[in-house]
Amino acid sequence: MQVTIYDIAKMANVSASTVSRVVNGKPNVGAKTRAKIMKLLAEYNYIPNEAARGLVMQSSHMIGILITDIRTTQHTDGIFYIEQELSAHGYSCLIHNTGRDEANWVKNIQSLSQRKIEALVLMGSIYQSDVVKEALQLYLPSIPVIICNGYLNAPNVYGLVGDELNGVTDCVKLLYSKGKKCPAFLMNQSTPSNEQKKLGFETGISRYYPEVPLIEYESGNSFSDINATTVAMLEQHPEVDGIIYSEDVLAMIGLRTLADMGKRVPEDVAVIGINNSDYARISIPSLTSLDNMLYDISMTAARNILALLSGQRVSKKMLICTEIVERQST
Amino acid sequence: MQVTIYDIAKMANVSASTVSRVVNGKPNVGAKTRAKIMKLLAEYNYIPNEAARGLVMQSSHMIGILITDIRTTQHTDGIFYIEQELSAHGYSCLIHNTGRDEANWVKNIQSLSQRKIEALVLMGSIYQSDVVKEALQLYLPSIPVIICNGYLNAPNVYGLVGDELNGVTDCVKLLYSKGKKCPAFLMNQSTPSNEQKKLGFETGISRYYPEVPLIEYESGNSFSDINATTVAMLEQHPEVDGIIYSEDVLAMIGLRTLADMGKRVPEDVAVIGINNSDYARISIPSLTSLDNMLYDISMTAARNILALLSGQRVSKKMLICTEIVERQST
DNA sequence: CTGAAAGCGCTTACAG
DNA sequence: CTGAAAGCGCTTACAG
Repeated sequence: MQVTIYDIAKMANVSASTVSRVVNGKPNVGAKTRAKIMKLLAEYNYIPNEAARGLVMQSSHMIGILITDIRTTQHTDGIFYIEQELSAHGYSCLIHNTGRDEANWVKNIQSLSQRKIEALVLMGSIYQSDVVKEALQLYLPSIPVIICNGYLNAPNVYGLVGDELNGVTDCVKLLYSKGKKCPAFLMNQSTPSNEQKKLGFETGISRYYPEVPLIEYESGNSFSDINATTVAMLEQHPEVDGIIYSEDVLAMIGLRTLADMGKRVPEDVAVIGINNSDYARISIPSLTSLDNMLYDISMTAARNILALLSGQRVSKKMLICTEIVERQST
Repeated sequence: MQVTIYDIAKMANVSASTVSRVVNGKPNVGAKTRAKIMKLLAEYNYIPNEAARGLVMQSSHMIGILITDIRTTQHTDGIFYIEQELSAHGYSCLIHNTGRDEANWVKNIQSLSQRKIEALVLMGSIYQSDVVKEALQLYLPSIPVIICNGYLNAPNVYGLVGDELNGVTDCVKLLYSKGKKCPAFLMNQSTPSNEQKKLGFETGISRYYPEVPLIEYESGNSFSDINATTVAMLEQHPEVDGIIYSEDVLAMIGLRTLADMGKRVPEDVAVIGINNSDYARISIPSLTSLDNMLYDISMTAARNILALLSGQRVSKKMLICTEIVERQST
């Protein structure tokens, strides 16, 4: 079916070795021989088989990316930069949606191991788990692994995390400086990243609102969940006048809910999101958001992979500063 | 470095053939032999090398996905469903961001051809181009290719398109039924899909507003572009009281712009988006949007690939009906 | 400058 | 039930 190096060799009356040399632009081929082979190569649209090449070269030129759900914007941005950078260096990306079920993560790590990926990127703090650590040890013990917004203590794992803890503490401080009396925190599912944010909130409260009790809620990911949780929070704590949501998307749904409840933002209730996504700027009112530097994290991840792949040293763990982008909602 | 079938064979005092049979769960292996090998396999965390396997089996179990920019939500949704469905059947997805430069598309098609992908998915009508057609003919003439929201007349290409033309005509009709006097159309870059929408708009105008001139604008993709174009449109045509944007994201930026201009939506200006994305529901006011059934298209694409891969017949071109979801902005 | 041979890790008839 | 051999498409010392 496909044209191989042998087919070309036969037509050119040379050996496969010679064709291989031409295909790979190696020296030690006579000028006319080379020309003849080049012509044939072009004529038959010869394309080398990467699997065969990878087998002998012991390199797949593929890297794996694991993400729970590719539809989550924040991580998509990261994947974009990583794919961009790596494909420019001849790598292809195998991107797997793993979902939130740990058993499935192991399967995905195995599957990527079968394909002999040369590096692995884990998008999101959620992968900061013992199950992953163990699976990596078993199936990918020797390739570089990078976690975006997380960390795992293993010899071949490199972590890049945004300083969300201090960032959220600063958000509380911002509410304080705006004269708010009672801030609350609402997050979706518990991930290491969200726990950091929560800790940051608690630190902020104890620092700026020592007399105010902790008001913390957790909700699912759906529109209706977030909406309902926001309503419940304000019914149980009508004194709340500032809400920090664990992600911009939640905050935007919160804005929607507040509007439906007739609350003015930021006068009655100030709102802060996290991620500083594109939508923060578009929303009405525009959304004050903690930029957790996912962009920087991804760029750095891409660079680090390339560095590791070429044998250079890279920090095992990097903490990247976050910063608040103020807009209309505070 | 890695454990091979030969290593296991040596330890078990059997041949590689036998190990292979055990690995693949094939019959004709003695019970104790099988048990012994199984034990070894588990003990050494043996994982077969897919490249080697693929080489002899002539199958990579990989499919390729081309997308201009993985950050565009509409297509991310599609990729999610496709990856989901295919990975459940043992396939991995090579996802490449191609950008909007045609020369780069050819490179990506070549690169996927090298990896012997077994099917290709093109996300977006933008790939409905002669350059792609030619590249496919040269480098991937025999594997199934599916275009989401587009079509190409070639033997191995299958198209799935939403009926955006009639959908947009219906949007014009909706504005008419709401008593609007002067609808306008604003799109970002010209793609086959956007041209269909434009045509639909023109059909709608000629049908419901025979006396109103065509007001059509084109803008870039950036926030500021869309904002500026909306402002320009309303300055040049203050009579506009309904705007159909070619995508929800544009419409949301439009809402933002209108709010800044002090226009009430929908009283002064009604707004309609296209895609019926999650954000249409969240935005304030919530956005009326034409659902172009990208979800259905992706689901169908995934199913069709699987069908084609198992040798079944699939329609060359399918048109899927679109429908308007009315919300507050009209 | 060129080719024969071995080998990458695997599978599958074919013998026994 | 088991193994030797050939082959998937390629690369790379090693001879010449």
